Amino acid sequence: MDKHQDEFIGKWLALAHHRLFNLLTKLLHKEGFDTTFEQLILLKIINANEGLSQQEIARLMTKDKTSIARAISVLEDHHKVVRISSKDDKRKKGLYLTKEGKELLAMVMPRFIQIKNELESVISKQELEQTVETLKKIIDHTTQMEKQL
Amino acid sequence: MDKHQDEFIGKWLALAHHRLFNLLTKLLHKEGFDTTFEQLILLKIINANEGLSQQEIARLMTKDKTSIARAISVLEDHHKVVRISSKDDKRKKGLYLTKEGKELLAMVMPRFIQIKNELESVISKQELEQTVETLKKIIDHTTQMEKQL
DNA sequence: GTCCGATAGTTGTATATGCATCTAAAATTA
DNA sequence: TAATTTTAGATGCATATACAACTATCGGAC
Repeated sequence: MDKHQDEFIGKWLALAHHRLFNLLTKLLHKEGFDTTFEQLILLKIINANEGLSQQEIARLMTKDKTSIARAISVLEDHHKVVRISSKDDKRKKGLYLTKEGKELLAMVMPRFIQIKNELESVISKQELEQTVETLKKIIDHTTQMEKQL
Repeated sequence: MDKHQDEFIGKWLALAHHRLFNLLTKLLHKEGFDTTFEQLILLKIINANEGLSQQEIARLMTKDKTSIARAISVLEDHHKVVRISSKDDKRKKGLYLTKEGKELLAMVMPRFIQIKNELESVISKQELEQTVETLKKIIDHTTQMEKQL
């Protein structure tokens, strides 16, 4: 059998994603930060775009709006984020970091940057960029194919 | 600000992984196959290693054994897989495909290969191999770092 | 101005993943 | 052999993700 037939990039993608995110969340917890890595991403996005709605975030992240809604509910339970109904459009709820959320983000980001640099130190910048390019191609192509469904 | 500071390969990894697996599962469902892509991976592994235990699969896939146990429960509910207690070691349960599981796998694999080839057609073989190499580096490095926790 | 389609958000259901903890059984050690 | 440690699996809890169906609201067509 052609070995290449059995090698699928998806397998490595999934593995790398899970190992990386799991490690990051473990490191954050171990160091006393009360957040998962996925939550950190959301906090970063909300911080950079105060008042963004859930739907807008879902579109930004190419995810289902229910995923975002439930993640926001968790962050709200943890007092990191608040939902504030928009006056212009009563359907929309703007998202804002609480004081606690802002403090967490401010504390955790420098440490995250360190970890990121350490992780990326085993890979050359050129290699990293090439890989990101390929990942973007996969994202574009799958997104295109999804639209055709 | 240094733009590079804000670019993290994890973001693209997660996105590519989710888009790819979501598309694959949608395609499989659309074409009448009663399986998700994650389940297909498990079926493939079980088929290639009859009698493997849950723990052994967990180690193969670098995942937690509870994840595998629950995925197997789903597959068992769907009558794709059976757990058979080992006589040698009463703790272990060997995993086997049912007739239905084997039939599904036999039907879906040729189609999966087609889809895979179509997806990979936008990426050169050399590029693909380089990306897999980088992903493996990330997997190795994160696995190493996990062990040091 | 009213009706109707589009949009934002929520809830129900299902899958996927991992940590902590528990039980049973095997393996090792004393 | 008896006691301890390790291993396999299951369960409780928590997070992450998505589809379908629902409510409330907005906006455009009429």
